[in-house]
Amino acid sequence: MAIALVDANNFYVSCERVFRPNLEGRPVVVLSNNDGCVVARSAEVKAMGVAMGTPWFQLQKLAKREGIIALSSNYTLYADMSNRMMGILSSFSPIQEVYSIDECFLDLRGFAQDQLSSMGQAAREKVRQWVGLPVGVGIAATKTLAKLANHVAKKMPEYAGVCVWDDLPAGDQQRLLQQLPVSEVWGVGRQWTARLQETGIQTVWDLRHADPALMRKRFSILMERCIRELRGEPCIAMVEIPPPRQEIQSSRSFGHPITSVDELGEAISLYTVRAVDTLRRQGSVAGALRVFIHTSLFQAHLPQYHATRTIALNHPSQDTRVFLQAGRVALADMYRPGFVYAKAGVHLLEITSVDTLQANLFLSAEDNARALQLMTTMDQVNVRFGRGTLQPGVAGLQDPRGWAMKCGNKSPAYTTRWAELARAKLG
DNA sequence: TCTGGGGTCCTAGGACCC
DNA sequence: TCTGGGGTCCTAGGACCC
Repeated sequence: MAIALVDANNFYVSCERVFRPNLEGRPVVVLSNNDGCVVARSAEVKAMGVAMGTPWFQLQKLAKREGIIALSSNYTLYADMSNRMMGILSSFSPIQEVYSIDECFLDLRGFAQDQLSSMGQAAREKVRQWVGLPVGVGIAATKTLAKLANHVAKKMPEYAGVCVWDDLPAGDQQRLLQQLPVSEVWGVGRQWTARLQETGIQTVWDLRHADPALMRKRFSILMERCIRELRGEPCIAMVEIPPPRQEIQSSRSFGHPITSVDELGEAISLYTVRAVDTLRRQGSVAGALRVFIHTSLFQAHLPQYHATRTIALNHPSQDTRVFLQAGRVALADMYRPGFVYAKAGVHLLEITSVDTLQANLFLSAEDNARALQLMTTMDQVNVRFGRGTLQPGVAGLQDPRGWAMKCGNKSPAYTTRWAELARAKLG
């Protein structure tokens, strides 16, 4: 039994560097929406001690002094690069789980132990040559150990990007586990780290030797699973085909704070359109819409207001108009004047497959058919001419909208838009 | 001045029922 | 006066992930 975890180094930064090789060797960060926080850091930036999630405005001085280059995030580009990388990696195993935009698990059962290391090297080189991305490979008996091995492969130069856990002598394994802080374990976050430390569990080694039953009582079944996985007992299965989403969200912080109900309504309508779009693309219907609006937590001197409303539909639907109406009801109910709003969003809940949808008793068959026809036509136009070409007018017609996000340093969609391909400067 | 977005899973606790 | 216990379902909140 062996599982590989392959993931890209500084994925977003590496994607940008593929098309702008002059960024190689220079300190680069990629920023979140609204150019708010740092979401990817090149090795040079990590070495300066810049933490993930640092607000960009706090880095101005350092950036100027050190010449840090900041780029707005370009998710279209990253998604396309990710697809290419995943396609290549899928050739190394019949069973692949794409776990996130920049990492996947490969099931390597059936391969001899002495082949694993060279397979890892081969995967690494192929991705590097074919899409230009640097990746690290960790191979072990469980997903949790593969994650740790991957960490070792990346952090310790002597492993050269590939670490096969079971090839290591027991003494080396023990030494590594005793060196690694427990916070490195997949599934152990900040809260758990603090609680573990209180009970004297500091390193991965300590956690591995904790009593699973007792730890389950103190934390939850997830902690027990964690410990067992660290001992080499697989508890987390491979998921080849991602199940349909149980919840679909769309939310954004505003580029500029807004106060009027009209602007909030536009924003909520746009998020609703996007979310229901995603819903239809996965062939689902949703039974409820949740809408939230809130002021900025970081503006403590201003009056704060957080509100959420959940609207249950009479029948599960995938008709954008139904959700837009529900959104209007929700907003009218919770909007309060006099606040400066910083963020809004919607969630689609109670999602089920469209196949399970029972005939709507309160709409005629013709009405149902017409609604479906309308949505299908809108989707087709948007696929052909680009997202947002055709959409309900309530989502705002100005472009860019006053409240839309800031993204001052976005790179072109090199790989997915002909018009922007021309601007790519190779070399 | 300026602090992201989209997910999943688990547990506790309340409501309700028998 | 004495005031059970177990099951299910739902939701909110908290933890985690990238």
